[in-house]
Amino acid sequence: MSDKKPTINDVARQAGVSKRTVSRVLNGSASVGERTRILIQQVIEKLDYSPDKQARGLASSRSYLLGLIYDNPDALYIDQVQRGVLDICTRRGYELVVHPCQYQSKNLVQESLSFIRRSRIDGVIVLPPVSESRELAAALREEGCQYVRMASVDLDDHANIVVSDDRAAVSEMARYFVSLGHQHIGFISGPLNYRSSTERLEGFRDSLRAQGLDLTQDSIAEGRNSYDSGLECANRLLSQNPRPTAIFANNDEMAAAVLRVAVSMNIRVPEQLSVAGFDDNILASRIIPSLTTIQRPVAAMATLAAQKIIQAIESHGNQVQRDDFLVKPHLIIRESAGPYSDN
Amino acid sequence: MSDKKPTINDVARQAGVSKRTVSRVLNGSASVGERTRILIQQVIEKLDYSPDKQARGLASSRSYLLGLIYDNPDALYIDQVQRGVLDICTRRGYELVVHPCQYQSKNLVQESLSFIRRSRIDGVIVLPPVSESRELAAALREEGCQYVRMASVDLDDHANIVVSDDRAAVSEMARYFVSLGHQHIGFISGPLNYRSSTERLEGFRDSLRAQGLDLTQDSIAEGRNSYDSGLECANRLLSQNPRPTAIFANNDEMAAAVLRVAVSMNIRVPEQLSVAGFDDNILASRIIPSLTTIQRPVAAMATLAAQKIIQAIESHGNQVQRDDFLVKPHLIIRESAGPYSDN
DNA sequence: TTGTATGCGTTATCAT
DNA sequence: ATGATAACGCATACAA
Repeated sequence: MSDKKPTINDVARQAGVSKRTVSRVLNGSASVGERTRILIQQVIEKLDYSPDKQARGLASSRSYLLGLIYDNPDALYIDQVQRGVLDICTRRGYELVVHPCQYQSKNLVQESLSFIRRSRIDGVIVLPPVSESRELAAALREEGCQYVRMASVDLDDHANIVVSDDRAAVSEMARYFVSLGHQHIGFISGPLNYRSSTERLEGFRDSLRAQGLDLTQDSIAEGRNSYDSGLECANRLLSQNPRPTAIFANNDEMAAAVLRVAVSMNIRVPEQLSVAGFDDNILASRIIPSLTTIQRPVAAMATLAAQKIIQAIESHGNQVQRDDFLVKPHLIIRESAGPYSDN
Repeated sequence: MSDKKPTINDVARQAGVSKRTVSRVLNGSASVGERTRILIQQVIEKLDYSPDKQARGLASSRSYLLGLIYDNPDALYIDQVQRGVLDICTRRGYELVVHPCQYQSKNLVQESLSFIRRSRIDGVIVLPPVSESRELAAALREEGCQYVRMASVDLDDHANIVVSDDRAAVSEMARYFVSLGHQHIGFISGPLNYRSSTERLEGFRDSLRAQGLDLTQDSIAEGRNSYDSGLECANRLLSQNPRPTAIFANNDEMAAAVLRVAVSMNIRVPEQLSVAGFDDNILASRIIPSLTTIQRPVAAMATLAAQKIIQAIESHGNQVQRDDFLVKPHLIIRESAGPYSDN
């Protein structure tokens, strides 16, 4: 059963041509006779031949490996990205190598370069918040490694980034809150040294202002995107008098923390307090009350990123598609937000 | 800046030896003079040389790539496994290539082999429920590809498997339920064609029986491990009269569904109904009431699997460690279960 | 203990 | 349009 894996030589021999010609059809060279091309393809099919990536890479100094660099602990997000990327790259002949890292580490750049070099990774997709690192992007460029960043802000050449329009999304949320009648709104932000955090904070604030409402400094609590930090922030916000009638959190984890604190303080949601999050992770639809939130088209972003990076790798410096880089998240309305109605 | 990456030849030249000798120290051969070894290592360090995986693999027909095959949609689980595996394999010079698949697909085996062949994957770690596939394991063995299965049942040579003792864990849960005073207990199982499901069902039932209680056929509902199926099962179980005072679900997703149904039926948890799940996924600690559940030491299982597979790859057929293959999950007590106390 | 020569499966440089 | 042949960077029989 263990027929050795067929090589390009086997194909060449059975087709009665030289391996160079087989190589030509493999790489889609134009200068191959129509009938020989067909013949060779038949032999390839018959032998179930596929070129060896190692040898191919050794000769062409490529690996057919894509890397995924990330730190963000939201597992659902990562899983969706992986599947989205694989959906594209498998059919284009690439594999995906994962590389969790630590955004805050001082060795981030060095560590990432080491990862890329030791396997000759052809290109990497970088997830937030690591994607916000200016240094890493610069190092990648210098290394000659193709990359695509996924982010919430437009901070690179459009060939190298896929961004979700978080500003528009939180703006929609702000309008929704106001439409429900809320005037005193609390905001739990992410770490303010993350661009994604400031972008959402500003977007939300600007939208409120446009509707004649103010997001005062008192109504803003800076979290760390973790559940625990969400508890702290919620406690602070809900201890105020008067307290906000609605709270928007930078992610679902922290929104879930708000729900928890509300329960402990005997505040009914959504009657006495509206809550909303960001991400639409698994928590959002399962928790009780279910969470009104914002959903990014993660899989779409991932496939787009994969397409971009493969295109960049294979176009080898020629012009690439730059228009298609922006996706729009949308509001998911569930149970945790509603009009204030304290009967 | 772009000094070309140094090769084994560069090292050999600067050290004034042949590449064969350099190769020897790279692979830890014993027969190398002490001073030459040291000299060579110094040169390697100085040049920041590391052997090229592609070339190395081409010559030795290995890839230094590990594969991760899975279908299970619990993202948290997958993420934990990835990090656990990487923790080991990166430092041993391997990379991890991910491969989501469809357990139910008729092409599972063929598809997996294709994955392995096209990148010459050295070994794969297979996650449940795919790990239960007898056919896949057989195909892997025949292909000569090393593998380690992660499972809930001991269904392979101990060199090829890491199992969590789910039976012991659910047994502990059953005892806990009984200790709380429950007599009428419901059970929402996973698909009964999964060994993990039957194992947990039997373990739970046996433990109840040992305590003089019966798990009647009426008290068992077969779910599909999904939230929606959990809703259906919970509805059925809770519509019975008298209804169970406690329900154990095969995973947290379905347990969360029970909580949802309880709310809709105005049943208070845990006062009127105790609920428990399995997995301790992110949901479990965030949902209100938080979920009593069972936690598997996933990261530990993953590192163990990684160690086993690398050992198998590098021992090339020699004896390998077989003792260490079993891990013990443990009970996590939270809010969703307690004594019945309908005041 | 060390070195020489060959092969791994491709791509790429030349011819023809 | 097609074909010899040399890289690519390393491991490994086989010598010495």
